[in-house]
Amino acid sequence: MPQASAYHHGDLRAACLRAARELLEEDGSAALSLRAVARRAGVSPTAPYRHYADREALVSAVAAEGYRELTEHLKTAHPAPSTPEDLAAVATAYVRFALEHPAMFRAMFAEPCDPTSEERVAATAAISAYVQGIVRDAFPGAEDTGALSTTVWALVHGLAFLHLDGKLDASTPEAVADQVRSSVIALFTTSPAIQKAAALS
Amino acid sequence: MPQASAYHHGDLRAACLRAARELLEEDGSAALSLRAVARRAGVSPTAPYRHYADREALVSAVAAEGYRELTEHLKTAHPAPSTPEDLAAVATAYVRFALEHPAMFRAMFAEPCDPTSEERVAATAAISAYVQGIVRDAFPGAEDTGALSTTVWALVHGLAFLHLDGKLDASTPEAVADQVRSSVIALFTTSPAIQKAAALS
DNA sequence: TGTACATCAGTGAACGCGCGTTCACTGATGTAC
DNA sequence: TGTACATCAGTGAACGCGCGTTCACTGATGTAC
Repeated sequence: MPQASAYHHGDLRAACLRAARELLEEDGSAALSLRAVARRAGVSPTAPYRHYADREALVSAVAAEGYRELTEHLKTAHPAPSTPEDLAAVATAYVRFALEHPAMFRAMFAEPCDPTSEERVAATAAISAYVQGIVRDAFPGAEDTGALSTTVWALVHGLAFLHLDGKLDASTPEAVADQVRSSVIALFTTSPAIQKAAALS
Repeated sequence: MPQASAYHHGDLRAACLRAARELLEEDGSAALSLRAVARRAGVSPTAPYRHYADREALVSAVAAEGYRELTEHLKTAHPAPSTPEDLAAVATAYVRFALEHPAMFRAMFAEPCDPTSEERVAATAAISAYVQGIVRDAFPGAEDTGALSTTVWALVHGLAFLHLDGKLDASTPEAVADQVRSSVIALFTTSPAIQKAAALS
């Protein structure tokens, strides 16, 4: 537990997190070095070792913070989604978060972090539970809420990464939002043409 | 065009690609260094510069090869998918490819590669067209095949990354296959409970 | 209240590492006469 | 057929870089008497 009192640096633990965040926002690359973080925090290269066992511990802490922020961002998009349209709004917020904070998003997912980090595990569990809660609220009658919310998460996560990696048109926020919305809606309202085709098969 | 005749090394261009592939298979990490590739190919650190302008060019070439292999892998899973079940089989093959070749998959997507690399652009266009072809064949009546195939791709891609990053249960191939199958099926056959809920809203 | 001491956050020099890239070079192959 | 030369694939030393991590240290703060 870091104490906020002014002692030497004050609260280097938090300062390191802040510095790391800033570097991620600026670089666009998910590569995060301990030395760069220390430099940015205005401290010697070895000072962070007082607060983080090694580089991976720092990255894990940053990623955990990212998860919390993402959850916050989603909740802001729609506090209590209850229709497919509401869900689409939350989904769009997810993808927007990825596009607005690409390096952070990559650090959260692509970086090989310590999988046993409690903070990290708790953070991803929270986001998973959050998605599940939405799906349950939006579709109280659905049988297998677990599988369905995984489907939703995967769809949105895939859209995020494909946009991020330049595989889909991410030229304007509108183009992105349209694609996300129509994908999510497709998940819940099967088009007549598809139903016809499915019936024939 | 590399010529296969035996000249000095013979065909260092291809040998570099092979070495890079081997390193990706062994490491599990997507980090690929020119020096390591040269070492593996049994050649001096600077020899690859005869065939690749820089590191990025090599990585792009490797990624392009990965795309071709992925497409091949999908075609093998089902030559002419025409039902949701067929499509699910192809989707499962996609995710399996990611899990069996994690480093390659990451290099293909997460690595910041030269976006103007012709080889790369052509390769991703091919895979995109392939998915679109499947969706069109499976659902000839669907109006917006483009948007729908993007949805399919994103769903499958998201499942691949979430499994890869340990966010979903990937303990057994069966668990993965079940999740993929039920997600894809959900895309095309909305459950009664959800329809009821949607009707109420 | 004042002093001696323990604690511990941050320092700075140093280590060994692998990296991408440059440069002038060597030496095997192909080719023109 | 034989020789001189052009081509060009691969060499090896060297560059400067930033990295993670170690270690013995310094010096500010808190605390016990």
